[in-house]
Amino acid sequence: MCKKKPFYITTPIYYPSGNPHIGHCYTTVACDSIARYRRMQGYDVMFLTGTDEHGLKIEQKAAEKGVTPKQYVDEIVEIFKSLWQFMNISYDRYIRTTDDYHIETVQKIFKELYDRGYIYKGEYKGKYCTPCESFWTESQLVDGKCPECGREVVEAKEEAYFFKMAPFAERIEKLLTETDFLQPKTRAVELVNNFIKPGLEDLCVSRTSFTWGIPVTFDEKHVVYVWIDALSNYISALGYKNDAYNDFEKYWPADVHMVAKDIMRFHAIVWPAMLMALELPLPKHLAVHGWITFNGQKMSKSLGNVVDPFVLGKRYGADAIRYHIMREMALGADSSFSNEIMINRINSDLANGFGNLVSRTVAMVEKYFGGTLPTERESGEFDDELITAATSLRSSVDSFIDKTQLNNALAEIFKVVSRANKYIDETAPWIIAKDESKRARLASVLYNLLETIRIVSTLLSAFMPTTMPKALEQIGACENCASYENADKFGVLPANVTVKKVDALFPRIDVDKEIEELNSIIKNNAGEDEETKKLREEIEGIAQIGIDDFCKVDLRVAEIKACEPIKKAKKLLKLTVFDGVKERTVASGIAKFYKPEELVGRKIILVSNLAPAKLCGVESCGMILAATCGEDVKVIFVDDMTAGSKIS
RNA sequence: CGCGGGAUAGAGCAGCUCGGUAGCUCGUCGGGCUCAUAACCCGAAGGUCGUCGGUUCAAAUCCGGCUCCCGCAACCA
Repeated sequence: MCKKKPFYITTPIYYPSGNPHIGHCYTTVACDSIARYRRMQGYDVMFLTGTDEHGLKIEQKAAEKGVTPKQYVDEIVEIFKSLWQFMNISYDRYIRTTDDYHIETVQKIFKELYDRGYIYKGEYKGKYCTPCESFWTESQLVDGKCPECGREVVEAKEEAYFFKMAPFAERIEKLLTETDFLQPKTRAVELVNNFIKPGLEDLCVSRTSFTWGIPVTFDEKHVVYVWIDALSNYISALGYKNDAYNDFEKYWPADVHMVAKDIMRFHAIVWPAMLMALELPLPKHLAVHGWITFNGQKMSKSLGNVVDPFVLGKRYGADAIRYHIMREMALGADSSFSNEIMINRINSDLANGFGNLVSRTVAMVEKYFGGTLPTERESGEFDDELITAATSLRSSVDSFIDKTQLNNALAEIFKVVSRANKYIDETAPWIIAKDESKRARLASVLYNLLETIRIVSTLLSAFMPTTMPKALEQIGACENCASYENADKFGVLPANVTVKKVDALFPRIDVDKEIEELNSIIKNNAGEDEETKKLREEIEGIAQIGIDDFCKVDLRVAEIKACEPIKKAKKLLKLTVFDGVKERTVASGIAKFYKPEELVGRKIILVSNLAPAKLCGVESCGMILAATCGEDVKVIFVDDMTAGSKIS
């Protein structure tokens, strides 16, 4: 008896601080399709997904709602799971970082790393942005606020444990540059230059500032901070250092970790380092994909409704959404998403291409033969070309799956769909049908088409698991006929196959009408237009201050005496301004919007008592006021005032 | 001179490793067909391959300069 080869694939574990959106679907659907394809190929697949449920942000969100963190995440996890059910995600295991066995594993790993001398106690100082769960150094802050989300940061200094990264730098560099670990490999250079060459910094792996996390066993005021907690899921889920499962030997190392580019760094550097420290084998591949951009912009919460996968799936079917996501997805690059692109893709590939092919073929079998083909055959022109295209398809799809290039795999499949549609025109069955003496030829043509559909549907069933069985049923394929084994063979369907026409597999969508309706859904959901909503949320989100707080800020009119770009900076201009008493230097991030010469002689509003800071080597004393209008930035000019005037 | 990636038909992309008639998908226009989900098939229009220069018999492809875009990093006081 030969044992099936194991295949282990993972999605990241998602952070349930809000509802899942199309971006989560992206990674998960891709993994699901690979998992299904591998199962079909006969691998013993372990497909893991889950949620990363600890951290301050969850703790706070729960407090806002007046529930415990666990209650809070339980609720959202249910939504994630129902989305996966809805999208037909065939995960084998769902890990939650709040699961007991995971906690046990993390604690043991932490202790082991400590015992091995890779974790040491130190002190963390910096500014912390709660929503982003990120520490920032002073120099990273923007206007004293989080450079990522623009919100307030808090001063934080705490005792913390650190994980030593330096011992692994060299091995990681080799892993990235000399192996095919990273897909696409082009990103390796970026990682090496930005993080490894400058010297890897030790990683902060514990926190005392919140409690919603896994306690450090030997130092109880600490909880394990995100990385060791989250990344360990890939092995704790297999039963590493716990008794819940016993699959570690079988499935580790993972065949594919699929992640989006924002967490590539942690999977490409931190995770290998952790595994090296534990002396465990490294995963075989890290597949990094881009983000879904919406109408060319990065996805934002205010657009969330539009790309709510539930809404789209209900309208067009989960399979159509799955198809679109994977067809557009390329490793490396971002892929744009818009309702229009999606609908056009569904129409042209699924409705016009595949769906219509099945429809017309089955209709002809019914029309000319009452649904059951006679067994006489007569081969003819064009047959060979179609048969070759169909039977060679499996191996080309295989090779793209091996490279995690689902978009290309689908492109190959749809080439064959096109070829089949063309074959119908070439052979013109409706003309053959008029000649009673050519019944055998007609039967052959239709049989060839059914066989092609069989192969295509079989290979597509990993990608569109709901619809393909329906297609196979229509062409009278039994379960065995529709196996991977048979997907490179021709002549598998019984010669006297019986078809059954049912409803359209992928109904054609009226583009204009749908776009209009989707837009009205957005409007109804929003109740106000997106920009207003965003603005309102932003303004409401700002804490009130008292008059005495405001009085701390000293605003003065100042005249720009000189202005020049700062060499090392892209965005900064160095301004020399006269504040009524003396001249001082101010750096301002307006280089993109103003030329130095058009500023000289003008008067602006200066925050005069701002503490000096050094920017790109320039000492900046103060700050000038400017409004941000969308992408544009406009300095506020007060040319008819006298320099030195106080503004209040 | 921080690190990388990119600029190819209206849109989105391939081709560049290993120089030799510029290709795909969608869209547009024209034709064909009537089995089919107003679907399908064929054809056409549309590109000085960002720019300038170099190597070469020959450059989208190799080399160098420049411009603009996008990531990451940094610095939008």
